[in-house]
Amino acid sequence: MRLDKSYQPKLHEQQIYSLWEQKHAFEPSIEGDPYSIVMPPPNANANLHMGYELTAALEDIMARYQRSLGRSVLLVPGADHAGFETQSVYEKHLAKQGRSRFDFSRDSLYQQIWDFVAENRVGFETMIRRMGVSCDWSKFTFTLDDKIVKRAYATFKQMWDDGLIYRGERLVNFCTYHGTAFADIEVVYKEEQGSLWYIKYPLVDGEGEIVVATTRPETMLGDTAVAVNPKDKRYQDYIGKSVKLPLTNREIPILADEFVDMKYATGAVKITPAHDPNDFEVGKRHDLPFISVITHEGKIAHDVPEAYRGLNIAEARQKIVIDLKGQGLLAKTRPMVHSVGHCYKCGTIIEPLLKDQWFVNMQPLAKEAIGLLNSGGISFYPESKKDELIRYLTGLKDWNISRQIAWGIPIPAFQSLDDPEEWIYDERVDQELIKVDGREYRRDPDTFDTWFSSSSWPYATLDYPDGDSYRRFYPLSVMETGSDILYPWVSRMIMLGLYVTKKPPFKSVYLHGYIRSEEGLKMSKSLGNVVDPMPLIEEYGSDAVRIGIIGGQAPGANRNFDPRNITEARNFCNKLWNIARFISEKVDSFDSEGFDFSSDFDHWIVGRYRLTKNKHVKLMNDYRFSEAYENIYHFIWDDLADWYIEASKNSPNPKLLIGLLKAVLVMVHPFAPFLSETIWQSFSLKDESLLSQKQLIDLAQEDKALAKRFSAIRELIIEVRSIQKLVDSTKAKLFYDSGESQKLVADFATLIKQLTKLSAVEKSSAGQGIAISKAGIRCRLSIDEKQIERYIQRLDKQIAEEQALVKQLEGRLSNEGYIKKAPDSLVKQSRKQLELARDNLKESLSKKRRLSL
RNA sequence: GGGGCUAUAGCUCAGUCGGCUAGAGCGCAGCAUUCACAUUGCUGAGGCCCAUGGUUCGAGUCCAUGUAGCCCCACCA
Repeated sequence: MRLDKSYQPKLHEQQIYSLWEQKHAFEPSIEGDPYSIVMPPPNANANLHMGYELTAALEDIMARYQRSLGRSVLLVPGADHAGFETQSVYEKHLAKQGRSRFDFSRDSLYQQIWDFVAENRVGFETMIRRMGVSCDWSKFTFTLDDKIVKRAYATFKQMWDDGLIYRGERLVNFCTYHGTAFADIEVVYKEEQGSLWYIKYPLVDGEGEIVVATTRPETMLGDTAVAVNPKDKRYQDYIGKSVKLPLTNREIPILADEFVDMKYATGAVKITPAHDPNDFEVGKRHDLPFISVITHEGKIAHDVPEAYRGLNIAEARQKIVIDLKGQGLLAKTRPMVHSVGHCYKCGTIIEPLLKDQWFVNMQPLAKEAIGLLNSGGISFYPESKKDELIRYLTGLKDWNISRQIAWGIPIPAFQSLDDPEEWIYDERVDQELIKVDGREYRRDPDTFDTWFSSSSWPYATLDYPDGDSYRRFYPLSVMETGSDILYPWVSRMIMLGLYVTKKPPFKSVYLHGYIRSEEGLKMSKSLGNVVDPMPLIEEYGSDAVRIGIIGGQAPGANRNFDPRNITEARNFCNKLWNIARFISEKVDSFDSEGFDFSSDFDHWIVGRYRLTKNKHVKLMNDYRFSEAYENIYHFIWDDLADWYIEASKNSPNPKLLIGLLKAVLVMVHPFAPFLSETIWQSFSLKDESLLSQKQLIDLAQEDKALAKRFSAIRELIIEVRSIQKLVDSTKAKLFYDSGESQKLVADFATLIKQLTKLSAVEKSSAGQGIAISKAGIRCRLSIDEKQIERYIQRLDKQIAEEQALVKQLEGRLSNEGYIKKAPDSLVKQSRKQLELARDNLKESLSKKRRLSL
């Protein structure tokens, strides 16, 4: 068991992961209380980014910690088909070959993308392994797996039967390049320079005209009304009259509607119900005709004057403006900046177009969810996200679940060829036409919004309703995911979970913020500031990247990526490695059974360990991972390495060294799984892995009085070092006299000499040197008289601080309110503090007096 | 326009139920060096906890207002 001089993650990580897999160590144990997490599925077709590293790290930390408490842990991995994302990647791939998706049938396109994704999925699974995620690969689920599709169908059917599903013609955000609708959330708005055109609409009877303003003159071909505010005095006479729509000669009414802003432009608005969300609402209120003048291909439609048919939008706009000008109907043109919706993928301007879509009536579902949240049925980390979610659910609108893309789950609905109003539910989606009772039906060409199927993720992955996993592990212990998908995903999992399983899908929700770039910007491909975790894992090791990314990360808060955290974590890993290396040179067996205390520092370190372990459990149970890591870090580095190991060098206690190492490895394992297991394996003679350790290690109870002796020596050493530095003295000697505390110094003379580099630690009653006292120890330090002035300066500073403290405590204790209202224990504590502060001050003052003589 | 988050050391961030003489890592200054580790050790400097009010015996922490930055939603004829 020889260890290299420094920890080389590359030499061990992959081997260690294979070992775990060979031992089936990631499968839930038979015994133990169940603990379950289903991982949010990342895009199977893209490289995993830093955000997923964070997810993976947090969930794996939770899983490994719970295993170390003896629970039966299920961590389910998965991958997302990422509908539209993946389809557009594939389209780019096709474009390189000079082809497009329109060259293929929907079914053939689906098959091609399936194969394309299957190839890339291998690399994706490798990445999760490199991250060290201890997930049960036998439960791996893809969002297009049969059980997920079946579940989506069952849910759709249930909703259909319950009357929660309806079909409606609505305006959708349509990308004419991709040929699909988007959710509101997916549209990116950009400020753009445009124009506001003022157009005269002549009245039908009598003289005059009404002037409307628009940024989109081409949509006027679809106008079916002009609206003014009912309170607008300027237009009272116009309400109820009609105008002749220029260029088309259609007659359309002037109507009154509250939505019109009198102050904006002319206060008269052209209404195009088929191409504007507000106008759509007005159209419905006033029962106006809906005339679509823009097609799904982004061209002008056929039922408009011949001159404009088939033009694209820009051409039509130009021609219409010219024609209006020619007829003297263009009152004026003003430049203006307005925000325009774009496809987040290709940048094409999003057109609001009418489309028949499937909707889910969200009111009943949201109500249930709100009730659950209000009753505290799910705990949130951070807690504030719960109220945020309740607010969101309260204002929730109906959900459009239709998407016009091939790469998704086909909607199992068929339309009658005879009666377009008649729709039936049927799962034979592999056929375009089906026959039922002698009537023919055509398949809905649309697919589900991916959030629809992924909302069933917590139970569909566990084989609801009959699977063993479902019975044992549902509801999930925790749902850990990014706070950015609180609305689209977490909310829907809760609503559908309640609807389908009648239970909340998880007991708690842990939301992490996102990792921003070093400059504090959002990481995105277009900015080119995305950090790929793989090269970092390659260079620093998987554990270091994991620790570096969770370090200082509180739940819900966004944080800038800071590579220094990873370097720090790498150094820590190396530190632990070298502790193990030191221990490996002092021991010849991994057996720590029945160790004996043989020194005061043995007692001290065991006491420190107990404190650390108790704090560890508390912090981990509260999901305070970053603090839990710091707790272990300081125990290992400050207590174990800097003091215990140093003190051990003279007289090592092999069994305790091993006992401590084992205990530390179990505790640190969730944070540094590869490193801890590598060390464990290099020591262990038995055929077992660290990962399957069932509990945190307890060490025998120390003697507190003996531990305190070492504590005192430790403080003395720190004080001596500090004075030595201050006075620049390397050749000083430490003198002690007879007495109880002096015996302590005598016992540790060798260690003190080693750790302070004093030239001697000896007994003397001559009284030479300056007096120092620390933690009840009194002794004297010989320092160069010429440098004593510097020591006095430090004393002065110390005295000033001590005086300030005494004054503060005196003030506090002379405050009647404090004595009366603060808890007794606190007041007692303050009294003690004051007593101590006074003693210290007295000591310092007398010290100074003697030195000044 | 509506909502949210953040503001603490030069930098990146912790700070639970209000008890703080405010912490960590990095960075900085100085010193050390065969013997587990330079991915090291030791010592140190460095803070009006954004501002102003309030609640309280007591506020970095709770409340109000403001300022600055980030984000989300809605609207933009």
